Amino acid sequence: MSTVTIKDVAARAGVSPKTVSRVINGEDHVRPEIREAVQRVVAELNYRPNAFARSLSSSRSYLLGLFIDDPVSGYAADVQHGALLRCRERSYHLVVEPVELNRPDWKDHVRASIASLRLDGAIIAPPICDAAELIDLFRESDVPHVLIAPSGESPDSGAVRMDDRGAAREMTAYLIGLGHRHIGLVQGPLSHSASARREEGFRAAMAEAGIAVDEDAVLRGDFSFRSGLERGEALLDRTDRPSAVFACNDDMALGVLITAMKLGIAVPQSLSVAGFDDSASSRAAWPQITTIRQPKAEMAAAAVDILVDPSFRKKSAGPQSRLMLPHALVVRGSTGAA
Amino acid sequence: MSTVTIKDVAARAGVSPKTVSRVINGEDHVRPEIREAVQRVVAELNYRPNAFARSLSSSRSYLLGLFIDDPVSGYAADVQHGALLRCRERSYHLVVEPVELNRPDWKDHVRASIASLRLDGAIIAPPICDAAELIDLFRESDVPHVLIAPSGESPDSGAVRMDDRGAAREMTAYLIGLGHRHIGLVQGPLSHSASARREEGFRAAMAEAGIAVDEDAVLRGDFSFRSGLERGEALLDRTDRPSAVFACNDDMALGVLITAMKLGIAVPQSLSVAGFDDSASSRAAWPQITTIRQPKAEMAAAAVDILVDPSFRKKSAGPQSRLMLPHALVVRGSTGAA
DNA sequence: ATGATTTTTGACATCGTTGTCATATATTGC
DNA sequence: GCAATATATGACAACGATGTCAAAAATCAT
Repeated sequence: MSTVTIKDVAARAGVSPKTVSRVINGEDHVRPEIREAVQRVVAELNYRPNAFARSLSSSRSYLLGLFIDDPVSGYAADVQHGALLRCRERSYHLVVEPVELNRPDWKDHVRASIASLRLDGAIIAPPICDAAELIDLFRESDVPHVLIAPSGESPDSGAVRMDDRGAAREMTAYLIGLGHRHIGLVQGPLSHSASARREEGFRAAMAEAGIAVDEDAVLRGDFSFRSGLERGEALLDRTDRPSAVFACNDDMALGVLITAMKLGIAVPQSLSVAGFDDSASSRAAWPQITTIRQPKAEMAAAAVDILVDPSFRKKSAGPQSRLMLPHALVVRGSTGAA
Repeated sequence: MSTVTIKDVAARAGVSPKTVSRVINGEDHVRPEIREAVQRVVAELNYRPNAFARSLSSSRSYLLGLFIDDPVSGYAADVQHGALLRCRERSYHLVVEPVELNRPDWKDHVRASIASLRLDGAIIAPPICDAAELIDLFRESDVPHVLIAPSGESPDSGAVRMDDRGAAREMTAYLIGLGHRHIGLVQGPLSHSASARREEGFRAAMAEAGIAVDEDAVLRGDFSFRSGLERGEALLDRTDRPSAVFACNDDMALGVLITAMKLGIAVPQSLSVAGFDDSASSRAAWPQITTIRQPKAEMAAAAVDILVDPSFRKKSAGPQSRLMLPHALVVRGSTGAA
């Protein structure tokens, strides 16, 4: 099964390679009958354009890079999957590039990808979407890039986000609505800008309800299951424990939930636990965890759309490259009346 | 920051592009002083070869494909990460291609990747590594490929595996050693060939110990947490329940564990639960789950090594392209004396 | 029917690298 | 010191597509 080139197709269809190229790329100025004939030959010969030749010749690589901190996390998997499927629909390919900011050579790796792969665009996932030094690398080399859930605005960058603050506010309001007054918070790590936004939402809802936050019941975790276990123990293993705990992601919420079980605290009867993300961990427990559905795959898909859109590639960052996607409160068994 | 080409380097170093190419690719026949001079210029100009031009010219793409069924699973993430890191070390890139065998157009997608990306090699993850039709696609187009944990041998394919049967046997023997006689098994799905091997190991260990298997306590799951919950309930919510349950992966083991908690069965005092994989779920519970550490990332890394190795690319599938990597029994809190 | 205009088509150069092969230079043996 | 050999180097043509631009064909207006 040797390789079929555009010349083979052209010869067989009795036209020039350039005409075949036009048909392949859906360009104008081809007579319908010729277009059809070429398409028939393409199908017959099962011709696929060589991506490298195409990229070398045009200036497009049909390659998008997904830059991500920890590709093993469930979050990353969802983002990647969303991007992957949309890329396929758009006939793009996705190259996943892990970025470890604590390694001294991370910049080299990123530069190498940019330069040698000639990426058509980059998707930058949290938390590294807030690393200015990283963003600058893309800006310097004029690579269109979209940030997923970044903290701020960046003039040359697209952004796709959800309303972390609003979602956390909703969740907190929901807990308050259930009658809870003493609510603990397990914060996310400072390295993730979403942590701060979620905390803000929490405090806003508490303030709106006129409830003072018990600062002793606000503890910082690092988004890991283990930290949920530990903070959960600190929060629950005492006499004046809160009646509800809001953890800023599901892994930590799961930790809190497991801790409650260890301590013999009935959920949701004696304690409500809420998480954030709607990740697999929120379903990997009993009762299942009430959480916020975060549109991870959708954000990634939207990022692909923005990057592929020719208008974004020219004039940097119009308003259509700043998206806010909707979230949803998912009520499950881990929360109940106070 | 415009693009630096090999000509720029050549001009500045006072040599021909071809010589620069030799230096870049570490070929012989370059005088040490010239080599050094070129390297200096490369560093100065921060030159990176254009991957497309290189691929077009040589016949190598420096691209490996990872073909995977469900890229969202934790298993996939580990495999991908292992492959990714090793690819980077070897200056290769990894393209992840989801393959959904239940979609009618899956073959087209795979063919398109092979043909248009000119992959230097493919890594095929379970369970699709057992899909003969898929393997044939690679064989037909002469793309070197390595299967991860396949069921059988395939003449032209490399393979990296672990001893699923042996590991399951060890785990079962361990449970028997703890004094358990009545052991339940939650099988994996028939679609994964590993399921059968693990079941075999279980039965072998039972037979060796002269214990009859209670066939009513052998239930098939589908590797999902939910199926673990359901099978757990079927297994535990009855008077003659087993004193230990071996689930063929961690997600299901977690389901069994959670079910035990719901039913008020103390683990490990009244019930031992064992899993398989050493995935995140095995640690996302209390007690943590005793399991088999499966060298997922290592298998993927080994697959990359095999594919990149020039000898494999020529003569197909020597013995060094058939690897068996070691596993380990990880004893944690979910198992105890009967 | 004729020239003016528009649409289609193809020749050819080009993208940035590497393979091939001929040539230039260094090394060896005698 | 001079062949004979080995080693270094570069000229040039690929690789397989697309961009540019000029030529050819079709359409239109009169």
